Amino acid sequence: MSIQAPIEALRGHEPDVMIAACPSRQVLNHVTSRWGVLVLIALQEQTMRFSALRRHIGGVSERMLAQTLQTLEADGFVQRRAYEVVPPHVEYSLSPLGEEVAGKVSDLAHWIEANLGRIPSVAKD
Amino acid sequence: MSIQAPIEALRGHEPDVMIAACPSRQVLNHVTSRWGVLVLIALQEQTMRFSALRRHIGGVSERMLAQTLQTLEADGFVQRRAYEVVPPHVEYSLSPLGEEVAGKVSDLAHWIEANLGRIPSVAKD
DNA sequence: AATAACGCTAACTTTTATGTTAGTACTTCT
DNA sequence: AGAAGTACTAACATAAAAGTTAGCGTTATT
Repeated sequence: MSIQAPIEALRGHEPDVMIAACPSRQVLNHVTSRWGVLVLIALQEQTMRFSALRRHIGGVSERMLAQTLQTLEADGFVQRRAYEVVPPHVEYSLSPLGEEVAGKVSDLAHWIEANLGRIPSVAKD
Repeated sequence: MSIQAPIEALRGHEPDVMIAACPSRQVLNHVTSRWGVLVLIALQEQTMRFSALRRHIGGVSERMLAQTLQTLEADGFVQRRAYEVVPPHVEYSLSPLGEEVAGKVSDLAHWIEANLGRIPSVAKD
């Protein structure tokens, strides 16, 4: 008997983002999603509560922040720690795995910030 | 007379992706867009023609590939070179600027490929 | 006594992203 | 002669992402 394989196209393949059905594609999408990137960067700077994150990341809605956090938590990048008090107190932080990706993501973001002036579509005269 | 400023919130600020109106946000979105990431990685490997790119990147439609290439070209990351022959021959490559971002982006993608097994949402037992 | 803060979720709407189909004009392959 | 390849674009349709509003129960603040 063979080991169960997810989809035929993946049989015997190493993970490759160029292959549409490869799970790495989905993880990549979570990480590079509009708010995913920013959440990872924010948490890299410091552990934060839900509302602190919301204030830190300009323009996120509560809904999107909650959703993004859940996705990243499911991927094992973000850790959620809730204290059973009232009013609620919940802290979000990066897992060791999360710190690794966050490093890559923030490298990219900081490169863009630092090189904005070299980008034609942005450069004003 | 003062120098023209884009938006009030940006006056006197260094580029910061956490600020919703900062142009770095938009560039970040282009680069981390679903197909933007993959185009940059593909072109990092080699210069390619439109249809070669399309075959290389699993799942892109012609429309999305064309649109993504135009956006990245406007940002100065991708260079388009067309030969006036028939049938048409168009080559896409990375600009020096593009190679820099592509480096960051492929670091991220390759990290994900290499660490897929550590990611709970993917890991099978 | 009314308000804001906390961390959400559900239901609904809008916007954006992405896909589909068809068409272009010419050439090479079958 | 008919089909396929080339690099696209326009128009249209759909799906996915994101936003909006309202509400939960309790507490501290005003």
